[in-house]
Amino acid sequence: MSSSAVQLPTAATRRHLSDRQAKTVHKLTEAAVVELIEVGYPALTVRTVAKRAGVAPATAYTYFGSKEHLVAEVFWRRFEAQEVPPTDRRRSPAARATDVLLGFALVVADETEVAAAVTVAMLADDPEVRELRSRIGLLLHQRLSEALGDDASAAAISTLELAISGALLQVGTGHLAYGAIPDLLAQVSALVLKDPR
Amino acid sequence: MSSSAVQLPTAATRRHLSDRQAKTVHKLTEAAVVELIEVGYPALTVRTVAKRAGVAPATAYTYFGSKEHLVAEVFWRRFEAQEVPPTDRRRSPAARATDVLLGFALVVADETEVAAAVTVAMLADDPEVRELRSRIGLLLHQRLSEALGDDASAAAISTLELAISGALLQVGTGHLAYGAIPDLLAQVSALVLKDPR
DNA sequence: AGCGCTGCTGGACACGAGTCCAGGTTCTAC
DNA sequence: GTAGAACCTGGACTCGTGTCCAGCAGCGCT
Repeated sequence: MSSSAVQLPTAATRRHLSDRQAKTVHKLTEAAVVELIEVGYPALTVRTVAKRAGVAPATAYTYFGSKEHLVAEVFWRRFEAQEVPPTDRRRSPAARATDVLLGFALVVADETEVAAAVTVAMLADDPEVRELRSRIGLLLHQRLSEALGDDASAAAISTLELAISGALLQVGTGHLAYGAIPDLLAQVSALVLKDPR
Repeated sequence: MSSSAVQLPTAATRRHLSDRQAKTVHKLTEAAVVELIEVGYPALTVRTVAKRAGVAPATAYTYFGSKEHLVAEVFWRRFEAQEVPPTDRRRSPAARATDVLLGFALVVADETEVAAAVTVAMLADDPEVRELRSRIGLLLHQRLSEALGDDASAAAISTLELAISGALLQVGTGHLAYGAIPDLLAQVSALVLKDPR
C-alpha cells in the first residue's frame, strides 16, 4: 500500500486537512470498514476503530464526533468516488433511473454488514451526519436529474428519491433484504416513469 | 381524569398487563408526549418521563427498555387507535391511497416535535422497536391493500410504502417540512396510480 | 381484619461515550 | 541542525444510560 501521496477522497470532516491528517482520517475510515465486517455495527466503537487504525482514541475523536459520523463518512467517500458513466439517451428513462438508484444503493453492497450499518448511521441527528446527508442528497439529486433530463417531471424525481430513502431505510432496519433491492428499484422506476413496454 | 376502567389501547409492551400495569404504562406514554412537546426529543430521557408520570425510573424501565421504545410506542398506539373510514370506491384510487398515507403520516402531526421524534425513534435497532416497526408496517400494508383493492398492483403498493418510509425519514432528519407532506404524498399517489384525474 | 401476592420504590452500581489536557513526537522552514 | 508549529498520545474525568435488588405499599381473598 504505502499510499503516501495518492489523491485521497475529499474529506468531509474538517476543512483544510494536511496530508498527514488526511492520511490519519483515511486509516480510520479503512479501519472502520474492516471493523464493521469483523465485529458488526453494534459492537463497533470509535475506540476500537482507533485501535485498529493504530491511532489514539482522542485523535479519532478530533476527526469524528461519533461512530455514526465515522460510518457515514465511509458511505459518503464511496458514493462520491463512484464512477458515473455518461448518460446513454438510447436507453429508456426507467433504465437510466434504475442505474443511478442502484449505483447509490450498492455503493456498499459488497458487504451486507456495511450496508446495514451505513444506513442506520446515516440517520443520526448529529450535526456532522446532517451535513453528510445533505451532501449525499444533493449529489443523488444531481445524478438523477442529469440522467433523466427532460424525461422526468419534478414529481417523478421526488418520488424516486423518496423511494430510495425508504428502501435504504428498510434495509437498515432489516425489513428488506439487500438482494431484493435491484428488482424492487427496477419496478419502481418502471412504474414512476411509465416505461413504454 | 380518573380513567379507571376505560379501554386503554392494546399494549405492545409486555403481554398480559394487569389493569394497574396498563394504567402505569398509559401514564408513561402520556407523559412522554408532554415531555416531547416541552423539552424536545434529544432532552427526553426515560428518567424525566418517569418523573413527570409520577413513577420511579426503575418502574418505567420494566416496561420500556429505552427512550426509543417509549416514543415508538406512542406512535403505535395512535396509529392503531386511528379511525379508518370505510373505503369509498367512487373516489379515485390515488385519492384513496393519499388518505391512507396521510392518515399514517399525520398521526402525530399536531405537534411537530412529536412527529420528528417518533420518526427518529422508530429507527432504533432495539428488539422492542423492531417489533413495533413490524406491526406498524403490517397494519399500513393492510390499510393500503384494503383501500386500493384490485386497483393497484403489488408493485404500486410497494412503491407507495417505500415512498412513505422515505418521507417520514426525511421529516425525521429535518430535510422535509412536515407541512410539505400532504402535497408531496398526493403527487406520489397520482403518479404511481396514474390517476386519470 | 389479617394474609399474601403483585407491583412500585429508590438508591447503588457497572459500563460506555465523549471531553480535556499536559507532554511527547514528527514535520517544515530557515 | 535547530526552532517552532502542527499533530498525536494516553490517561483521567464527567455524565448519562440501563440494571439490579431489598424493602415497602396496595389490592384481593378469606
